[in-house]
Amino acid sequence: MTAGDPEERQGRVEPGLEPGLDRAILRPVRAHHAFEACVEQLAIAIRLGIYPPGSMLPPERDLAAMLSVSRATLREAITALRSAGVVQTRRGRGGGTIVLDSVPVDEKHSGVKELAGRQDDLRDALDFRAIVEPGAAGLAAARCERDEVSDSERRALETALAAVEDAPDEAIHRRADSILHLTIARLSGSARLITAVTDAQDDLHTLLQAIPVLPRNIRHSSSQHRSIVAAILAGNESRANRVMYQHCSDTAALLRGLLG
Amino acid sequence: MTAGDPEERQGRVEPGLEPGLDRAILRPVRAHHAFEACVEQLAIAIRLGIYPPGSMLPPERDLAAMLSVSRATLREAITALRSAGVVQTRRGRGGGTIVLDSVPVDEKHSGVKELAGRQDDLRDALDFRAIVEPGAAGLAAARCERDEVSDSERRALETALAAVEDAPDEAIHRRADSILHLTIARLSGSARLITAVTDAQDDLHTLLQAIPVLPRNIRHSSSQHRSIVAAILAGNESRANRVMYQHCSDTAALLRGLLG
DNA sequence: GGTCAATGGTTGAACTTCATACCTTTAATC
DNA sequence: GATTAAAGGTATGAAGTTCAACCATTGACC
Repeated sequence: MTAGDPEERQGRVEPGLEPGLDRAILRPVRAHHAFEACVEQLAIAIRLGIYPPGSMLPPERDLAAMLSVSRATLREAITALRSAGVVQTRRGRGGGTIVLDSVPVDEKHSGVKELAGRQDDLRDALDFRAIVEPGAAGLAAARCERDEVSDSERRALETALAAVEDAPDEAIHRRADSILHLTIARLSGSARLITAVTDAQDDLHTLLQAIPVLPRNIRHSSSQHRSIVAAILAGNESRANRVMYQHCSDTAALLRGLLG
Repeated sequence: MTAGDPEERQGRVEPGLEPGLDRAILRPVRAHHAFEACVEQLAIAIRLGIYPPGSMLPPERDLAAMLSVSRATLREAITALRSAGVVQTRRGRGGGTIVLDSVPVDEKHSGVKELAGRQDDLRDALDFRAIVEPGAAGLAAARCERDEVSDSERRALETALAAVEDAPDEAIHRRADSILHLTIARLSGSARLITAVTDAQDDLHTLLQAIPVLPRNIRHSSSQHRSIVAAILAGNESRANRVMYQHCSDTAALLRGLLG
């Protein structure tokens, strides 16, 4: 059956025309246990500032539903976060799980050492980001152009931009930056892009933790943010795309040095 | 903590500056049972031509490892495929699971009706594809330019292109087309892009099943394929990107009509 | 023709996850 | 201050998943 295979053996036939494609395409159906995956997602949401220090996670029953796990499993995850010192829990009405202020940075986990085993993966992450984020910005602009963006969405974008500019310290700045990018992804209206940008931002976070961010870089970045938001709100798709690409490229250039 | 919230209540605080962002970002940790997810992945691999009719799946032990599930779970999946008439299994040395020729098209599942509940999702899929596939083509070209592409990879690309042109019927053409796109994704060297393109191709498959493909469209598509492959092999990143974008846009325009 | 090795088939115990129901605590609320 | 509702805490059995052996079949190989 395989095209032009001369030996008519009846047995195994190489998959298709592309031997090995299956190894590239089939992916683990379950990387972790459910509760580990929950820990990971919550940790990401906290790192990216979706649940900033001082805020409360949704009630366990709601969170479990959002993550499509049972409450028992979610509670295992929260227990893990609690014993890692990331959150605290209070019972009773008005209680809940609160995100602690000083997310323990785990000194061991900061710095370049952490990046060791992931160099190729993180290079990939930077490439991927430079594809999906400009795509998201472009789509968002296109939706603005077609007037599919509500006023509240527009305001959310401006608020997110302002939050980045007003950030008083590096940690808050980093979170506000992520939120801005995620808000843009949300404006794109694409669930797939939101997922892709979330993943990209988390990888970016990993990399940025390894270096101190210079004021000069922040200024450069802020000016690009303003251009991007302006292009989106003006409905200028190609410009939004182009400036976001530049923004991602600049960051990537800065970071690629870390990866040898 | 919430920006400008006047009431200093100690209780729940809205997540961050972006209420509702969490609902957009947290995703189900497990959509299906493990064995269902296996069925799905295998079905996709078969649909996309990674395991074409007449070919054999890898031994159960290998497949289980690739999908990171136990053999017991994988066997449940294969049993499901078998009773759906998609594959057949022979025991003993040289035995294994073979993909049957006539993948039963499930008449109920073809046609426009199937698309009913997924219109927004499939529109999203087309948008997403028009972002990631050009990105993959561009990266592949860049890798060629930097001479990071082996001869065997170059040949694989040419073979995949030839297979599309030589396809004797619609079903084979469709599979060869998917393989070509996946081969390009593989040449990009990015695991994330391979995943993204695989997903996009499967969604595309869903849509294309609903309409008959006209010879005119095939010719148009083939000429674009040639341009794309040429641009990649020549290491012309921006051209590869641009032509692939055009290719995706043209297909999308054709299909968007189906989605109201 | 006999042996062997590669393949699918089977079993059962340990662990994880789920679904459900119910308990306890505590702040709102009246 | 009593009531109530909203949260976290606990318990239990069913279902799903894993793991590790072992069995059965059959073509490949000598």
